[in-house]
Amino acid sequence: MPTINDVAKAAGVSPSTVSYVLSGRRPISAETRARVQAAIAELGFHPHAGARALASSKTNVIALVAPLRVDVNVPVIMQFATAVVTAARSYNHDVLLLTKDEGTAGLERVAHSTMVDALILMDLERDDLRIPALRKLKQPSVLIGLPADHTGIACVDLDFGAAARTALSHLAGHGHRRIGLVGPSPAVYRRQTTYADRFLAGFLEASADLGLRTVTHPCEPGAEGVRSCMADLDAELDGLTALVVHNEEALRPLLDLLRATGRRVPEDISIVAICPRDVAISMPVNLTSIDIPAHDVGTLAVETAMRLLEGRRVEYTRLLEPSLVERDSCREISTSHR
Amino acid sequence: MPTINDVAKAAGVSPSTVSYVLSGRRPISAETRARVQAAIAELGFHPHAGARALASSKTNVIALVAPLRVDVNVPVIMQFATAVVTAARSYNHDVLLLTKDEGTAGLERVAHSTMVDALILMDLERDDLRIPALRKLKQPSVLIGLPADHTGIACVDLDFGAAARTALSHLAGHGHRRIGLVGPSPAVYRRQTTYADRFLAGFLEASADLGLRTVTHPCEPGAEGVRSCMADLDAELDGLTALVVHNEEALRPLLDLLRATGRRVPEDISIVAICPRDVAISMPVNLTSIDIPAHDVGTLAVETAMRLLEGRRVEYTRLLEPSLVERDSCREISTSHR
DNA sequence: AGGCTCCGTCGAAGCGCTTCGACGATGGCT
DNA sequence: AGCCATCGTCGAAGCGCTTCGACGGAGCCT
Repeated sequence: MPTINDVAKAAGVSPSTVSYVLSGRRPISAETRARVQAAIAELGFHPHAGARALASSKTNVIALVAPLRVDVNVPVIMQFATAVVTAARSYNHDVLLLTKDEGTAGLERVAHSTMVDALILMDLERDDLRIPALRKLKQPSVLIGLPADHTGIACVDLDFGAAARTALSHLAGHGHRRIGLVGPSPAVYRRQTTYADRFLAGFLEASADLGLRTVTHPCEPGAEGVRSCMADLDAELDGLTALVVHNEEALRPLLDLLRATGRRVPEDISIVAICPRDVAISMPVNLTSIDIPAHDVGTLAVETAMRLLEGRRVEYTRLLEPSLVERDSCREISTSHR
Repeated sequence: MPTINDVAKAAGVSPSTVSYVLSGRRPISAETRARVQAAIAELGFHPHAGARALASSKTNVIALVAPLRVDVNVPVIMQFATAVVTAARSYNHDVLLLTKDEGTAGLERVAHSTMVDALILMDLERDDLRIPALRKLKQPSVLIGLPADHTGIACVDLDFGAAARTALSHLAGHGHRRIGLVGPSPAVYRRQTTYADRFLAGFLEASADLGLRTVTHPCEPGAEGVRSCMADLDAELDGLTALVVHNEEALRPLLDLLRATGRRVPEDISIVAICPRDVAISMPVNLTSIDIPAHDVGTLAVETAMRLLEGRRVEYTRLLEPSLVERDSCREISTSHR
């Protein structure tokens, strides 16, 4: 492996000049620059990352802390990860992948040993123990999610409260007055993953504002979970004409159940789902849905991190506006139901 | 951030002694060691990764090159990734995540700049362009998959040929003689991802050996793809009593289709699936399946990489034996069909 | 008792890069 | 004509660690 010294000799300049050609931090004449670049190309020189990190205290690596349990939401997590890696590369950074289950120790390890310049975390819980640890690090961090006390830490996410409101307004606009929420599984609420709470709060608020009759229920995974969730919803409020579904896993069994029980979508019952686009269009009925913009969120997280690294100001809480896409699962309510 | 010098002063020893305590490369007396460790703990010392890499030319990082397209097989990819990260951590390594679409350039970048000690790649194609590039690197690499010319590069994967044979033997053992293969999507064959070919070859071979009547067909994604695949299979061989399904996406729509057309599983038609365990048991019928042991494969890939780094000998091609788990989708063929 | 061999520790030399201060050479002022 | 900036380049220091050779002391042998 050639070093910067080899390049310098080949180009007949000093190593520092090569460095300045590479970094552009000082003006270098066009001829010299050309000569240096030729030498770099010819020798196939790549600066040694460790040496660089040591001398400059910059690694050009960011950490991504992902929940690598394999249960739920895998595609969404993957979308986040893809977006983060792609965006990071566009800023000439690489991504070190950590698992959530290393907890606080993992963060501290990579931060203290100066392996990364910044951290991006996903799947934050309401009172996430990692937050205080993050505050102590010299590297900045960006959260995908919105834990309770996030002062001083940048957060990026979909505005789940607004998403709930958007869903309900859409249904209300189509004349629906009795609406059920099929929520995430109880496990999600238990973990206090923040999007669930925020969605529920927005739902209840909008329901009141719009004067709707609504009922909400978490939904266990699997066909049985869906059956009992629907039973509960029906029991607590009869004449449901629409459902908001904030639970990707439940979608397919729910549609199966509705079909089996003779409730047609959207003729008898309308549905708005909160899920990634590709999930919405892979169902037997193309679902009117509010997208979970994993790509945008991931990209924005990286952009925010980069801004932070440049010492620029950032908005510390960025909640992306939800956007509802109409497909085939919502219909103006038939007058008989009004 | 304290440095090794700070620790040395605090413990009243030289920096090299601290280093030897850390690495264990030379004997250090118990008392000295204790004093040094106390100092390390007290100061919260973490060695600087870059400095370490520079001095020792070891990074303790491995690259994982994953296909981050979000279409197919996401859960399996995630399982591989999880296993790799977890295993790497158990060897005190971290994982740098690269996307496949950076191609050769990405590999060369991280290798030449000495960011990683070894590379693990997944989703290899038959004549993968990255193979020759890998051969030129000074770092060793391990492939998850089995491209055509892999001489000198370690490969790890499920033995898909054996998996096909196992599936057919199982069905033959239950009296089935007319069997269809629902293959991966044509896109997978087109990409020449190697597992598809290997499975197909094993299938045809075993079919001949066992004297079976079989027919095979790729299967486009979605309900329509499944419908036309089944139509083709039925047209080319009537009296099918069993299916081997090597296409996770197709499973659900296939089961829907069979139900809709009045073919009961397993009463009228038996099914063996090749898919991860959790997919097999999340279907309306619990499927008899051959697991894709993503966890084992990922772990083995890391172990192999570590062996290579230690300069130990490894088996250059490790194909894991398939194991079939009986569940509810296979049945002894009824005599009327014999 | 003298010579060896270990053992435990130290000092110093790098690893390959960035960055700061310095310096000669230009060129634009007054 | 003389002075001061500015430009382009160089040299050297230093980032924090590992590792090699060296060295005093202890224990063993003969």
